[in-house]
Amino acid sequence: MKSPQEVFADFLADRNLKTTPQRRLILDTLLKQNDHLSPEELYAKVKKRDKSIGQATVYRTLKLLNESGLIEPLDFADGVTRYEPSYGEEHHDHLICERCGKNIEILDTVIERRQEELAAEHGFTLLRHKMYLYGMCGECRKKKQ
Amino acid sequence: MKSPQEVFADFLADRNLKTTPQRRLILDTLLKQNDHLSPEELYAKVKKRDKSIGQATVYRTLKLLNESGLIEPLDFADGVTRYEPSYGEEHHDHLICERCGKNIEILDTVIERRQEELAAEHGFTLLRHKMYLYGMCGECRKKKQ
DNA sequence: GGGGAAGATGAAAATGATATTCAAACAAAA
DNA sequence: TTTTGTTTGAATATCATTTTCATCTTCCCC
Repeated sequence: MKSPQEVFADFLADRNLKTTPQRRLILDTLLKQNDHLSPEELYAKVKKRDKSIGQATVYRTLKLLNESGLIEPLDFADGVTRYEPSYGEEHHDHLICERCGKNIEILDTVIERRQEELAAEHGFTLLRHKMYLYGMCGECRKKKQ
Repeated sequence: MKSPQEVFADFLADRNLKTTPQRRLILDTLLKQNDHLSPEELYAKVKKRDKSIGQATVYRTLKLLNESGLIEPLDFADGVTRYEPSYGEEHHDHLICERCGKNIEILDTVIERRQEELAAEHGFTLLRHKMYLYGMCGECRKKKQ
């Protein structure tokens, strides 16, 4: 299996785009993290390694990384789009505590299968899906009282 | 069961907020629709009935209607938040054609049950969820070739 | 290994959705 | 009715993201 760096380089070459130090740095920074970073947070991290980098480059590169399939946008309903590395990772959904923000990755084959079936029943070809479960985790429930 | 208008009036009274003609007009306009309106679209419709209404009032009222449980925000990944009336409606999810925008409401008890189970397995109390299936509808698939 | 065209970059300005400010108008409780 | 706190519309601000533009860089060909 190709490394994410290779995948990205190939993707760029395919489109006659260029591999630059900035693009490499942004990808590397993303891969080092297993958090779900917002563009703002990523920009801060990247800036520590290269003082001269610009926000626009971060946004531009995130767009490319998304198109190349290396990362995926997440929507935790907090106003910013976050991203997570997705290359070589199994697909999963998210279970989010609305109180403390805790975030658990979940995967359920029963649900995945039913999604396919549902789409097919309506004549759709399923391309992707988003599922977010919002609730309150055990700890927060205890703290609440 | 109380009418949406009553629910809204009670909600406002509870919070020491006021029932105004603008708020009534916005709610009525929303209820007449069974489309998924963006604030912009709603503003246009409302403006036809009351030339003097402002955008800000539409945004402010949508926020209140959401808090009162009468409407629900939807995320079709097209950059705008859309809303649908949800009072007295059974919960459902959405199956969206990424090509033509067609939007089918779906409900599946197998999935709903598994969601509850999954949350419980992680010690969570499930409060709500979002599930969007994105794909291509039969018609668009044919057109494509 | 340099020359040049196509792309990429950073800074600043533009955009687009949504939120806030403010002075004037209004709803509702007394 | 008077009063008080709320709401309104218009304009302005905000916030995330995108675009513009002049300058720099990559990479392909000789």
